[in-house]
Amino acid sequence: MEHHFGQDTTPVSGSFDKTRVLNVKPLRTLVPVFPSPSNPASSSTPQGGAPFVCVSPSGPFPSGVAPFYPFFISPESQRLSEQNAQTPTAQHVPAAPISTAVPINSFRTPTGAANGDVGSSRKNSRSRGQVTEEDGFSNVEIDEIEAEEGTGTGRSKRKSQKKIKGRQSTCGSAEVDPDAVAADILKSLNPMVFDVLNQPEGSRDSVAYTLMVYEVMRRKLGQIEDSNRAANSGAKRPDLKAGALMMNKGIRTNSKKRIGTVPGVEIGDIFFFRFELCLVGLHAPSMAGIDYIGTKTSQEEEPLAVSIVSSGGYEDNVEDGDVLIYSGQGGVNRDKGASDQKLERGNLALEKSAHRGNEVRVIRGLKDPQHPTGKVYVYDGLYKIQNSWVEKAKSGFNVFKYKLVRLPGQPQAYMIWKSIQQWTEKSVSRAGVILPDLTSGAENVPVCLVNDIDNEKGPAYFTYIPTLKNLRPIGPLDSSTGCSCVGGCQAANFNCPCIQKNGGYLPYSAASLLADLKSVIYECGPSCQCPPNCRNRVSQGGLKFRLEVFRTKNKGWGLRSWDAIRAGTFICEYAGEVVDSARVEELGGDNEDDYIFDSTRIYQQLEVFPGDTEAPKIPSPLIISAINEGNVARFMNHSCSPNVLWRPVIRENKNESDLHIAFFAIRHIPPMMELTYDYGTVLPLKVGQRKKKCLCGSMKCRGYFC
DNA sequence: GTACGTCAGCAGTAT
DNA sequence: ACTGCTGACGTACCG
Repeated sequence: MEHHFGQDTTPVSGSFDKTRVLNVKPLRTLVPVFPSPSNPASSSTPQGGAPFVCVSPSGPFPSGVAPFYPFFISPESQRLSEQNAQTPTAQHVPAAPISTAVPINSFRTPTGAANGDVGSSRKNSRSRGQVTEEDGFSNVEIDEIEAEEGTGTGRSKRKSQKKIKGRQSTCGSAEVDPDAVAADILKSLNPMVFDVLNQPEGSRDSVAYTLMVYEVMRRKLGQIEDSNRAANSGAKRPDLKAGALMMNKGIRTNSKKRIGTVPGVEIGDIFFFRFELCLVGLHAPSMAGIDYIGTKTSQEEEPLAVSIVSSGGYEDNVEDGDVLIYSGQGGVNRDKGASDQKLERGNLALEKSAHRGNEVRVIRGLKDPQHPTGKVYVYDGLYKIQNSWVEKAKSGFNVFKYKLVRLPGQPQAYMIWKSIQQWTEKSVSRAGVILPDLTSGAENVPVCLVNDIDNEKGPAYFTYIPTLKNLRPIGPLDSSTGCSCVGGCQAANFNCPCIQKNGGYLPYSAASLLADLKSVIYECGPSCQCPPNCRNRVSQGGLKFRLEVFRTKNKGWGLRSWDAIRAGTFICEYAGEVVDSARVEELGGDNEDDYIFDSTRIYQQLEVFPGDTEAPKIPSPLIISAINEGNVARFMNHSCSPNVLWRPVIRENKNESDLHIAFFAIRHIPPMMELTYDYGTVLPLKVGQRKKKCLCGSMKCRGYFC
């Protein structure tokens, strides 16, 4: 059997690389890496492997490689890929060039940062609390921060000195001021981030960086809140608090309001908090649904609407994917009760925009199927207001209504969500399905095989296995034998050996997101007494998302998800047979790189947070062959602008440890966007090995991989 | 576990 | 000074 699956044209795989390094830090900053296999043409699937070699951030780097690589690269590559791009219209904005990185430590709190205004005087910050560890973030040296605080934006607020005692924390207990937290995070940023943010025009990078910093800030504040809940202090709304801090520090982009496309934000991009929309310049109000340019800030004589958020707060009609019946604002008052809406503020702006015919950005808020408690905001592109009228709402009072029609030629966004919902309900069947479940039940969720591109019937034969085979335990890293956290490891349990191995805090947040870009993650394992649902066993629960293996246009088979995936979320591990290099040659023949994950490759990481310099310490080289047996990971293609990265995960197993490779989302990934990671590079090339042309399509494509 | 009710919150815009 | 299509929690239902 060997059929190869399609001939693919894909070479997706590695490229050559450069090494870069990254580091770690919070959440989203993950960056991956590389390896790769390459594979040329023949296989269809991407091959995959990615090995790692960790390079310390400071080098040495292989020749020709720049030490830093801006992390987030433009996702355009992905977005262009497949499905989404019906018509790439104006959404592509080239990422701004990134300037050379500057030494990290040189950074000081940005005073006047980019967009300006930052005043300092807001009332603010007073939350305090002890920090326990919880999710992530590398510990912050609180005392130190407090000492420095103040250098920041000149705020003068007093910081209290008292420390709250009580919970043990790896960081020590202390009162934490949000500003201090912000200052600490800012200090850890690569200065190049500020260069990017200082550009007057936003870019894919400025948007990405902004969101990453926000994520870090928000989680850190949430963590503090968690620990302080009992003490009745701490930020009650980490999302708002983090947003305010970002605004104050000027960590935002596209701060000037504009009509139409926002540089760096693409149709289909998803967000999980209103503040994210605000920070990237997509929609300024932190709550209101209508954003407009008033007469005072523009030369116009009349206000004009620039964007709206349809999120279920009013009686909108969202049945049609291209038409939106939007309700005006107002008429609702907690104290005064319902009333007629007035033609003022946003309503007036929408009315004027209807006449003017200007484009209005539309953000649709949906309930996120994967996170029932939360909402997802999907940027659905530009619309125009066709007409407006007044009607009686259920309350009996007058409400303004606006009919917005989506401009033609834009990539699908909201429609993708609607389609998935229909497939889920089975009201519409998924076209091109070859196999409803590629795993034959090996995973707890089915993974379908789809081809709506050509006639290929599927990838070459292989046996689906959900995890590693022939595991070779690595020697005892230390004397531990697992934890005894019968009820599951708790963030505040300083005595848990598993937590200790991770530097004193759980590597995952309460929402199971990778809290920090650690070079190695220590999870609980077979010899631990905690239950399977322990927070420190995230990569052991199998697939959580409805993934599908699909036919790409030019890269053979690829992998994507029906569900949106939040940055930092575990996606899958690299399953296969653990082998040695000799075995790889036997299996692989000419394409020994196909379907091979090789930790001895060089990968670099990029990052926005270059502060953590601990070099990855992989106890032993790991080579995984997914040629004959593997899981969905073998279908993940390479990209020089990846949205997924891998991290080594070590699971405690008696006196030994099992080493696995786990994949996490680098950023929020909309449904149906291809999942890709950087395959990395082999240096030097093996005899007979050639560089392969990379087809990732990224603006930052290195061109080849090997 | 789904559905409201409660409530603190923050950037803008307007006064 | 005031508004608003947040977001998280508490309480109430519920099959």
